[in-house]
Amino acid sequence: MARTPHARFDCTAGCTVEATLELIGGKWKGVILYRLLEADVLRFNELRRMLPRITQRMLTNQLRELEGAGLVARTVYPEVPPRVEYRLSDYGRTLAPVIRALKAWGDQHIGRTAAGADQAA
Amino acid sequence: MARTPHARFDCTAGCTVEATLELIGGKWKGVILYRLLEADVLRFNELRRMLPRITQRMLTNQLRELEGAGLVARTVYPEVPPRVEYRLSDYGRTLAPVIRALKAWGDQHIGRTAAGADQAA
DNA sequence: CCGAATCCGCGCGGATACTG
DNA sequence: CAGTATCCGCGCGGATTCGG
Repeated sequence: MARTPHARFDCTAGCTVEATLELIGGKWKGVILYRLLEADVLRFNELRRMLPRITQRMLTNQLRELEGAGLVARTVYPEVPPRVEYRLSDYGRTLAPVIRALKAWGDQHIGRTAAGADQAA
Repeated sequence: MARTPHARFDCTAGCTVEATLELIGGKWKGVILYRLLEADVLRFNELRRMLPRITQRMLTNQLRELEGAGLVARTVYPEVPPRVEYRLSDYGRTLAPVIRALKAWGDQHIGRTAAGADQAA
């Protein structure tokens, strides 16, 4: 339910740029989407370890929003200990070109820092 | 554009996605960049009229940040009344693929909204 | 016409503690 | 392991006023 997961935009030309940014512009959403795009499926703590700076609260929060937007699918396995897997939905996968564009630009223009963070695009 | 005016990121893989988002993820930066990309050159109030919801303060602010990042060039004409033009720098133009990817996705998946932004993949 | 300065509410997001 | 709950600082960003 909760159709129209996205904020309702009174879109004039170019506003969809903003609308898209609103979806993936959360503080951690970009990386999360990127990681899920690369890894296909990840557990909560796997994701957490990949984002050393993120807090549990934020990870949950961002994942919930992505889920609410229909971009991420959450699968709970009724086991002990609990096991929850996250992956991109089909809808989420349509973002691939966007994420890759973001990544490509960043690698080229910002990524020159540190010790070259994996250029394996 | 040899310099890297951006914050130094301790980038691990995929972090450049976040870094890029940090540059264009400001509340209005996406639209501003898009508009400048389309129009080539725009005066302050032209830009303002295109973004009916934006406040003067925010427009100035976002433009200053974009300028500080080296993405936007600001030209002041010493006239009366004042005249200031904004355009993308060469560096800013390299963002074109990113902006277009954002726009394309938004048009395809959000632009049709009104009632149903459903994934319907 | 193009800003700078000020005031201020609000919510993002961090830290910490608790739970099934 | 995978969350939820609570507290709270801080800065984003809106509204308004003043200036060159």
